Amino acid sequence: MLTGPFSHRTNGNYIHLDRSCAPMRMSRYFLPTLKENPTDAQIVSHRLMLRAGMIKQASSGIYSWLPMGFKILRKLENIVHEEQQRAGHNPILMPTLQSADLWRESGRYDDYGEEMLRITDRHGHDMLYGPTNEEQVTDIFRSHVRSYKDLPQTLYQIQWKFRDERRPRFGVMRGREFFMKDGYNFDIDKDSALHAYNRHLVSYLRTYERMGLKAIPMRADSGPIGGDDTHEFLVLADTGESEVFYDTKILDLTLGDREVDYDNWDQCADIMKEWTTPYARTDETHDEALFNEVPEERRKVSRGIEVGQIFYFGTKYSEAMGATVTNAEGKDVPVHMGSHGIGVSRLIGAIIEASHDDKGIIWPEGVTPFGVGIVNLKQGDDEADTACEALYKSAIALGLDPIYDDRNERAGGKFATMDLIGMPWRITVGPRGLKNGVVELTSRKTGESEEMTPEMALEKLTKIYAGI
RNA sequence: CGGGCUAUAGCGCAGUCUGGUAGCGCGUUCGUCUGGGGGACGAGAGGUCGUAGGUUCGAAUCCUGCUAGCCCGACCA
Repeated sequence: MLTGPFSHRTNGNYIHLDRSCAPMRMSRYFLPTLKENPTDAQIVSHRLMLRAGMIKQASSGIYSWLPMGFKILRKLENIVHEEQQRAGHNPILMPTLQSADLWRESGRYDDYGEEMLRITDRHGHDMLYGPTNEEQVTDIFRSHVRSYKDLPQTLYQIQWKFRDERRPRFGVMRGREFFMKDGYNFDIDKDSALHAYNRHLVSYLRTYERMGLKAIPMRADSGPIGGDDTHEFLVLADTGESEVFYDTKILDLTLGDREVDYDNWDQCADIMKEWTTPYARTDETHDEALFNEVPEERRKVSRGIEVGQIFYFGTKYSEAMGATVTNAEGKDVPVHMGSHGIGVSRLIGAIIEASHDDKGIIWPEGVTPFGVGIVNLKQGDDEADTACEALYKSAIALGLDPIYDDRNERAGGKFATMDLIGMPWRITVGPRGLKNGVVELTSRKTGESEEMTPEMALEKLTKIYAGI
């Protein structure tokens, strides 16, 4: 029952990955916050992740995830799982270490270059730490699927990847080891594969929206494949690595609560059209003449963080690796494929870049590690302690996933910590209010406080989270 | 991979130019006072100065090699 405020979203296929999601007393929580900015961290999300005790750098571009960082990572992972499964995609888990032989089949073992971390095992076999998984998933597919009747099919995983970047930077935004959802569709022909492409676009829009992010699909560089068959999802932020050009009209679009039938080709195509009609491109594909057709007051140039990408690449891997099915005419044909990625660990950085102030992080309610922070202003005072304990227990029972600051700290320190770690809501309990039977409910975003009874505060929070 | 920079206490820094046995702030421990936005006072713990070698009576400081990390650029979820 206590799976957190978002359990109502779960469907039959929901995978429980939320063992790290548990309410917590601050006195027992491993939350090593820092008052000062570490020098190595240059951008705000990296600084705040270190200051909020979410991560610890292990080596360049490689991080350990401490309890709160880990909890958010799991939360994002859950959202991605839920939305993928809602779209009818199958979760799998492939190993991080792959055999070089598969990559020799596709020809990418030699093409990939220095970014691929190559390892030799004790038998002298060439292995690699996977930077992506087209070969591995194609091998799984070809081993088991023979008939067009088993199509369409989409397999995805959320797994660690490694790319030996020349220059890791910006904390988890551009690490060498990163946590990523990668999905692969297998279809009988191009039309069906393009529906898979549209279906992914819709599921991604929904995923980002749940995370409180405005991620804009932008036509991206399709490389050697050509055509319109790849889009990147960009979150606008000054610290973004890509320059982006867009029609501000696209910012008004939301998917909202509309019912989506992921098997409905027309509906997915319509949504795809809705989001890709307003001009939105990265510098890779930017077309100045086309951009100038947008009314001047709606033309905007800024920077963005890439948090996902979808591709259609046809039969590139299926032909190279012999992934064929028998079609209705009894003929063996290579399957049409696409791949789709969401940078889960990078998303945490992107969310912070998009949502913070000078006091710290401001978590959107959809991803916050805890639903509410309870601050006891006078630890050790019988009345305050009793009220806080009761509030904490009620909040747990309501699935609000609270964090209770029961440390023997001064009020200022407790407030500063709650602000730094980004609790979207705070309930402040002190002797002054308790005399009148009230506590204070404060919004992190607006800073506005309201006095009310503890019951009313919990009721209000329950309503807020029910709408997420 | 080209260019720049850094390495001294858990974190942020000073000391290096001009060699003489290591200091400040935050944090941390103990005590007292305090108690609605990182409080005050007092007492303490904590560093063989990234690493290996060299010069010297003596090296955090001068010289050489190595390692690690950060920033700008080119490349990428």
